[in-house]
Amino acid sequence: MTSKNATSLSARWLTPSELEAWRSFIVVSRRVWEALDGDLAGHDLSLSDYEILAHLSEAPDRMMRMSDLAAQAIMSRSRLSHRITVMEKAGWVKRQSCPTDKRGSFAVMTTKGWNAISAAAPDHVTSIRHRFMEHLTQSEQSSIEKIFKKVGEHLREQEDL
Amino acid sequence: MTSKNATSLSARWLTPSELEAWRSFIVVSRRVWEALDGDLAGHDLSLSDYEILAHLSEAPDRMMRMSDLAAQAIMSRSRLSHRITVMEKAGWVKRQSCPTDKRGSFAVMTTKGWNAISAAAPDHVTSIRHRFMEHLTQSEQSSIEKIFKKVGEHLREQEDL
DNA sequence: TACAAGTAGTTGAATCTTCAACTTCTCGGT
DNA sequence: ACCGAGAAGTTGAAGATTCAACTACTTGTA
Repeated sequence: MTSKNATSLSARWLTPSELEAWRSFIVVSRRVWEALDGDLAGHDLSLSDYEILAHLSEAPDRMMRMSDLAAQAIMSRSRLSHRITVMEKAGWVKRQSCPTDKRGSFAVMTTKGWNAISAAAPDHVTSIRHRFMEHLTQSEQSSIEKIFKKVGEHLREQEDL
Repeated sequence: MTSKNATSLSARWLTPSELEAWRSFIVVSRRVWEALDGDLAGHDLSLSDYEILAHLSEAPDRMMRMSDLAAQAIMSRSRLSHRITVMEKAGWVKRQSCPTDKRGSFAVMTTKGWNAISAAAPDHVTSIRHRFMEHLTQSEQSSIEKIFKKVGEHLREQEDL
């Protein structure tokens, strides 16, 4: 898609420089995701499963309410529920019902789950460095941190277009 | 996962600042993707289908070899092949065999496909602005462009860990 | 306290993606 | 000219994700 005229009544097209910024961002997002996911495959984990376990591992008692976990791991409640079912079969987590809210349930990391993520973590860190961090100067790193934290906050608060 | 000691024999853990940069990057990547995908749903398109069509629309004669298209749209040949089968049923693209390489085939955008992406494009641009661009100052935008172009090049050339 | 509206979580079906196998063809070397 | 390695593309099955519907429960309000 290319626009003949730079502006239109409804939406202003992206300038060449905006388009470059945008494209490079999504290209990198996708490639980084893909690379990290591939790097984790040796540990029988997808990147999003890793993130579920990582959030659980950092939570008090290594347990979290399903909804909170879904929010932190950025996935739908449905998707998390399906993943937890699979991980439960693998023995990495258990479900536990919530005593104070009978609708609720916890995902609880097992020792086996802890072992699984512990085994994967060093390689994963290497992977993050090699695929991403390593290519950033110190100052680029802090730019990224600053910019993305800001954008992230905006995104968290918007739901509709 | 949190490390007790800052360094280990195998892999150096991420510093708090590196971790922040990394996490904010993937959080934003996922939220942006999700938001754009959702914004496109009204046009019966996923973001990755949009990208397939966008690349085709920019190609000479609006046609591309399957492998080139897969590389540009950052997906596996298999996945592209399946998507093209679906889009072909929707009437947006056709397959055409390559005269010079009998193994090869082209994906060719139809008028209907052009109309579909033309209809979606203005909303999509609004979406990109609203979800991402709008939150960046001019100088942040050029930082992103510079940094991600560089990282992208590194990623393109590495295959293994 | 009773009720309507909303929240937490799960489920099954439809759709999408991955993975490995497979066919067909090209290309470089001999 | 032939052979073997590798490239282009597709396929079907297995696994993952989405979507909408559903149950069960909580909360605010009258």
